[in-house]
This record gives sequence, structure tokens and C-alpha cells, in this order.
Amino acid sequence: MRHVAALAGVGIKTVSRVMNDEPGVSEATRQRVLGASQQLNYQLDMAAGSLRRTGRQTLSIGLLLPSVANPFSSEIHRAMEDALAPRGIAVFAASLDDDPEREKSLVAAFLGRRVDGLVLTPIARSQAYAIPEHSRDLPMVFIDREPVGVEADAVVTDNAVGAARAAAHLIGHGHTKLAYLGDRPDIQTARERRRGFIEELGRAGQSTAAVPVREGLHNEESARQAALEILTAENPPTAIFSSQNLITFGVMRALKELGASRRVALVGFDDFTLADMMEPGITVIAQHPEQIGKLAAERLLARIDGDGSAPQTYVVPSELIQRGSGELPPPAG
Amino acid sequence: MRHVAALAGVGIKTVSRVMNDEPGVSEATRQRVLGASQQLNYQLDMAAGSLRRTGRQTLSIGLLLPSVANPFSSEIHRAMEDALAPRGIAVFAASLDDDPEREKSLVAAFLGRRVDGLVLTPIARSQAYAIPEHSRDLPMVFIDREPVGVEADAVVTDNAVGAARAAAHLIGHGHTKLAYLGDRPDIQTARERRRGFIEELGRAGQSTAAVPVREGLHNEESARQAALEILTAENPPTAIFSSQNLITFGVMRALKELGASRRVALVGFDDFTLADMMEPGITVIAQHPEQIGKLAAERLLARIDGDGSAPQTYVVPSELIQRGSGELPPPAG
DNA sequence: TTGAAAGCGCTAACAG
DNA sequence: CTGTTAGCGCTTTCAA
Repeated sequence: MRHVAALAGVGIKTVSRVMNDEPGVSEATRQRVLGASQQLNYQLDMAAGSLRRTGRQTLSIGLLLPSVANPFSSEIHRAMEDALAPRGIAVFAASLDDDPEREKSLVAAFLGRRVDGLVLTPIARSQAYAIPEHSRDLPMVFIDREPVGVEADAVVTDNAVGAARAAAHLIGHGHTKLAYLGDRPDIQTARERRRGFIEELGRAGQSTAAVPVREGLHNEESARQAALEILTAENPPTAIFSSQNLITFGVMRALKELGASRRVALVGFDDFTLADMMEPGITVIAQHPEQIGKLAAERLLARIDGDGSAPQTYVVPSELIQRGSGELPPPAG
Repeated sequence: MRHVAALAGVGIKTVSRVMNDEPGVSEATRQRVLGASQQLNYQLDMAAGSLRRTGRQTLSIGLLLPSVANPFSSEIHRAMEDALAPRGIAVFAASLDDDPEREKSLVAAFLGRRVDGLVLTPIARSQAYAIPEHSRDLPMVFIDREPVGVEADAVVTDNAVGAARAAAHLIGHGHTKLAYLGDRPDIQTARERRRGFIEELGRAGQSTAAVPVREGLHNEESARQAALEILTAENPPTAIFSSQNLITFGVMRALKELGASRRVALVGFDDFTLADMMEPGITVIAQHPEQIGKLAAERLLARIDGDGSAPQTYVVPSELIQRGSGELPPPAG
């Protein structure tokens, strides 16, 4: 900047004014400065600026996701980017891999970079470690799961409601022998989905005791195994609800292996590419990651802009998409 | 930092030493400083540090992708993160949406944040705009497509070779009437795939003039339409090569609609989830985004560490995965 | 409309 | 082992 000032024959402050589009510079000087800065290929250093600037904003935020490569996460990421880009805010993205230690260290890493806000999918048992930062006025928004030990905004899917809708749908199609295949119960969303599903069975007057419930499934293969076991046991279910993407895939494989794809009904939580191209098409409870991301970004911006209202949890409704697998009737008799 | 120093009763430089794990501090002082910093919930400001530090590294890099929500891109993103995280490097990710203007402005935005390096999928006709930065010694690595107008490292898939392999595979299974459905020819990778495919036909002694070539397809629907047209025309092809994910999906839909999924052979460029669950399974030329990301990160780190060797293009081989659709024979007679 | 001086939080270079 | 001083590139404050 010194160099530009020297070359243009003006004071350093004038260069600053021009580069920041501040008023109070004559058009002539402006052009001279602009010329010099082009010539020197000069670019303002944001970091140095925010060091002194009032409010000390860096125009960057941190985004912590289960994995940036996870389709659900990356759609959220994209929606947030679209909402933040118009304000010139850049996003640091990082993957947590369900590791509470990584959560803490990545939060620390981003704090060290003085991000203006943080959006994260919590996995640590508690986010109390972030209390000092949050009260120190760092905007934070939690997505997908609600935080524990900190009061902050959260944007989540109506997990229990969606799962209940799946159960009601299957029951509505005449099924009385349902099964639940779910993720690790230490994951909040998995617990909620299980709860919603079971409660709906109760409301429909079905015995919930006899329902095969298999939890702790965290990948395709374990889900496939579990489905295989359940379906080959005595008195197998005529309909299955799978609480998550990978589990749905595992169930689909098991059904295919048993040649039961058109005999056993299936509703999966989470939509996925090509679900409609399967035989039969897979009925799902779709989440809306774009909406979650958009809302989270909006909340974060509001907080950054000084919104001091009480933290709130925002619920994004899920949606039942019928494609065939969930509408299969139970076998006659 | 002043505050911590005051509270611990030491000089400011001692605090700096402790926070940066520099040697030359007695264990006693160290503990005192650590205690004070905890008490004040103090955290080093990286940005301020890099302002003065020799080399002025910010431990952050910029990553420009077609879209962070694109599965291929996000796998690259993940692989890069994994390679960079051990060095404490954070990544700014952004989506280009095939918009050359965005490419330029995002590069500028990241430069203003003083990233230590840039990894990008180029879309602008030329990257000559980045010459000043690159020669000013900013490490840059291009992925997926080679840059134009700048000499820099690039990591790409062997597009032509992979497409040729697809052609050879189909020819090997007895097909003589092939068709090519491809993306917009202004995209380098699409051109390369087309070239590889056509050249292989030539090598096999097949007339390349009669081959239906449909280009400019950029989404599922246009690909579906094109496939429908080709397949219902006179003397339709018995095998199709689709140059990209979405195009493959479109072709799959067209085949399904015509009930021709088991009659017309199909090989698609790009692997995708559940490809093996289709009827028949879809044979693909798989790219390896994890390897691309890893290699790109390694090259970037090498450059950051001062590697001054001549820029080079690294080719990551693609792989033919047989799943059924590509092994269908042409109809007898 | 312009610029000089101070200082943001930190590290380099040098003293003690 | 520890501290002091200067200054990174910028914005603030205030004076011209």
C-alpha cells in the first residue's frame, strides 16, 4: 500500500479510501490511485484490515460437517455458500467424522482464524466447551442436531414427525408387522426417528413389543446383515423402515438378494439420487438440506448483524415421497 | 496477549513463545502463562501472527470447484482436506457454477485473504489473469482440467484413454454400431473424451462418419431426449457411450422407457452410487477423485514448501468397472 | 479533500 | 531463560 501511495504521489490513507470505496476522494486522485494499484498489481489485505477495523470482521465463517463429501452435508454447504456469497463471506469447511475431539479442535482452529461465526453439526456429548466463545458473542448456529449445554440457534429436520409419517404410511397400506432398522442410538437424530416410529405404532394400537428393532447400524454392510437376519427369521415383517441413507441401501441389497424387493415394503429416511430408478422405486422421507442450509445461513447473518433475541430451534419439515416400495401391500392372507 | 502477559507477570514475548511452543521457556513460567491464558480464555490470533511472521503463511488455502455439492467435487475436497489437515491448513471452498466471472472474482477474494495456495477447476477460457499472482509465487494447482495461458501444475484424469477403453470394450463385445452422447464441447474434458472415443473407433477400423455423436448435453433431461431420438431413429446403435454422470442417468431413463435396458449396451464415464444395483448394473469408466484430491494436495504442499521445479501435469488413470450393461452383446443377426 | 500519527495483535531481531 | 523495540499492512482518529 505504501508503494501504491508513493507511485500515485498521495498519502497512504488516500489509497485506503480508494480501495475501500470510501467517499471524500476527488475523481482525479481516485483515478491516479487506481492506476498505480493496477500497475503494481496491488490487492488489499483483508486480514491486516480486520485487525484494526471496528467490529474486526474477517468476512469468513467456519462450517463443520460430518463430512464435506456426504451428499446431505454438501447440499447444506452449497445452500449456505449461496446465502453468504452476496455478502462477500467466505466459508471454511471441515469434516468431523463423528469424532468429538475433532469437533473441539476444529472449533479452536477456526476461532484462531477469527471467523465471524460458526455453523456446526454437533457430535460431542456436550457443546459446553463453546460457552465462553458463544457468550463472548461469537454467533453460532447448530444444524441437524440440537446442541447440549449451550443455548444457541439450531436448524433441524422434524425427525420424529417424519418417522411417524413413515409408520403411518405403512400401516395405512395394511401392514401390521413392521421392522425398524436404525443408526447408532448415541446420535440424536437416530433416537428421534426411532421414537417417532415407535410412538406412531402405539397410536395405531399396534403392539410395539413384538416389533423387530435393530439399532447401531452405521454402514451399508451391517444394515444388509441385519435385514437379512430379520427377513429370514420366523414370522418376518412385511414392511421395513430404515432410518438413514446407508441403511436403506443395505436393506435394498438384502431384499434384492432374497428376491423380496416387490414383496416387502420399504420406506427409507433420506432421499437419494436414482431412488426413482430402482425396481420398485424407493419411497422415502426426504429431508431438505437446501432449506436447512439457507435457514442456518440466515440465522447466522442475523446474529452477526447483532440480533440478540433468545436462541431458537427452527424445524424444517420432511416430506414423504411415494415411489412404489412404500406402497406395496402385505401379502394376501 | 498483553493481558495474559500481565496476569502471568511476564513479558509479552514469553507468552508468544509459550503459545507457539517455542523452546527457551522454563517449565515454571510456561505453566504460569498457560494458566493465565486459560483463565482469560485466550487464543492466539493467527491472522495477526502471519502479518509479521517470515513467509507470512496463513495456513489456509482456497479451493474452487464446479460445485461443492457435486459428488465428484466433494470427494476431491474431502481428500484434500485429509491431506492438509495434518499440517493445520484450513480450506476455503467455493463453487464456480461454470461461470468464468465467478472464477476470477473468487480467485481475487481468496487472494485478498492471503491464502497460501489455490487449487482450482478452471472454466474461464484462459487463466492468464492469474499470471501475476502465480509468478508472484502463489502456489497453484489445477484439477480436472488443464489451465490455459499459465504454466502450473495440473492433476487430471486420463479422459481420452478412458473413453477409448470404453469404446474398445464395447467393440470387444461385438458392437459395430456405437453412439456417443457428450457434454458441452467447450468443456475440455468433454472434448478429450469424445476424441478418445472416436479415435478408438478409427483404430478398430470402424467408420467414424456414421456414428451418431450428440454433444452439448448438460443435464439429465437433454440427455434423455437425445438418447430417445437416437434409439428410435432408423438403424439405431446397439451400444452407447455417455461421457458423464448426468448424461448416463438420462440414457438410463431413456432405455428404461423403451424397455431396452437389457438390449442396448451402455458404458458411462464417471462412477456413481448404486450403479451396481441397477438392472442391469451399469458398467462405467470410474474416475478416482480421492486420488486426484490427494495428489493435488501433495503438489500444492510441495510448492508451498518451495519446490521450484517445472510445472507438470499429473494424470490419474481411470478404471473400467464391469457391471453388466457394458457387456450386453449386440442382438443376434 | 487530504495526510500524519497511533495502534490493532502479533513475531523478528536483538539485548540482557 | 527473558524482555524490549520495531514494524507487518491496514484503519482509526484527528488535524490541516
